Amino acid sequence: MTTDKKLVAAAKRLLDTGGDEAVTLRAVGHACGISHNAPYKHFKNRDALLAAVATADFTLLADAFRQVRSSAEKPTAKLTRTLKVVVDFSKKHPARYHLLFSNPSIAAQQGELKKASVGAFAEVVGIVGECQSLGKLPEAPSATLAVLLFATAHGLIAIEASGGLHPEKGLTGVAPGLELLVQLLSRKQ
Amino acid sequence: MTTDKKLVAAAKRLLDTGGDEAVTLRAVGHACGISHNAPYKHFKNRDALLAAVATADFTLLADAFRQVRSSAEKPTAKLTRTLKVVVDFSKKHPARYHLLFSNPSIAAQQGELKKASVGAFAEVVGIVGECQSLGKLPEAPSATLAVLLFATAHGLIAIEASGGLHPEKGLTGVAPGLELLVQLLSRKQ
DNA sequence: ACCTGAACACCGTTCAAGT
DNA sequence: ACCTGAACACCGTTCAAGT
Repeated sequence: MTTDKKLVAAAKRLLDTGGDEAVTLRAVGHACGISHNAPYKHFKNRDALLAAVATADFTLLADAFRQVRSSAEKPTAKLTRTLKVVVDFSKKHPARYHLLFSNPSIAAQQGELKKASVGAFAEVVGIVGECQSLGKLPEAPSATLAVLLFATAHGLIAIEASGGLHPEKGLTGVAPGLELLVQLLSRKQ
Repeated sequence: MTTDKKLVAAAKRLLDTGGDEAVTLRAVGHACGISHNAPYKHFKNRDALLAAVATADFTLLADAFRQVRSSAEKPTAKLTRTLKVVVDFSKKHPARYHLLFSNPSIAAQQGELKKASVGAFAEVVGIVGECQSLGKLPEAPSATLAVLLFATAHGLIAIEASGGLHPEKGLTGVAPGLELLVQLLSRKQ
């Protein structure tokens, strides 16, 4: 494995075990058996390394979405599974998920990162389109509807992570919330 | 003004002008004319100061929501205005908004912060309930529906801040997205 | 009680120097 | 080309000392 990849892998591991603040270039370098400033030979700075992690994770999600999309399931089941992929990722890798949609420094990045995120999103749009073809989702531009669904998923995940979801508020989790949304949207006119 | 309030005000100002990273205890202290470690006499640490900012901003939002709720407008207009309050705040104070729903360190806080956020949310629930009474929103627990609407707003805001909203994707902004959602939800069965 | 200055243990980042 | 060690300019946080 090339040093670039090793650094990204080490950063992922540190994010998973200790969160954003655990990813110091010193720790990343040390985890790869190189000095604390050798990472600068591979990435411009800390943000560039984190952006590389985000790019890799967007590609990971895109692959998972693609797999769901090409399965033999019903479109509505595919949609549910697609959203579940996102929710599961956010629970398994909270710090890495946070990097994808809630990190201002990363958001500023262009290029590869943007391309990877657009690629992942395109898969979701495709699945939403399938649902619409069967009349399971209302008529609206697929991309618009996909953004809406995805935004709701992200919002629920963020609110839950902020400790804002309580049973007494009438919402017990992210998945039930998304189920309700899809159900309300799929009502026949 | 007491020193506590002065520190919070200074932190707000720094967040607005330079973002999260500009809020060093040294800068906050200096802005208040005290030494770099005097803030520790008023707040346990940096996170506690930021949590105080978040608490104050939740209270600010709650007041704005209350004002909208007690206005003479139609419930649907109140809902639109409530969501607009959130969107406007996120645009005017991005770093402070990020603190409210996207900061893991702040999310861990309990006590005053949680109370303030619950208070703000209660207003939204009330307005959603009014809309439901008039049949403008589907029948579901008001709190559940309120969370759903709020989550979508937050998700759209976060995705836009991450640079993920493009006209070619079929979604030009946060407000239009929310309009579409409300419209789809309010369709008659 | 409240503040100050010095100090410690970290960082990100740069730079000159090594192979 | 790629790496290293030293160094700089920051931080958050702690502590002893002042009033």
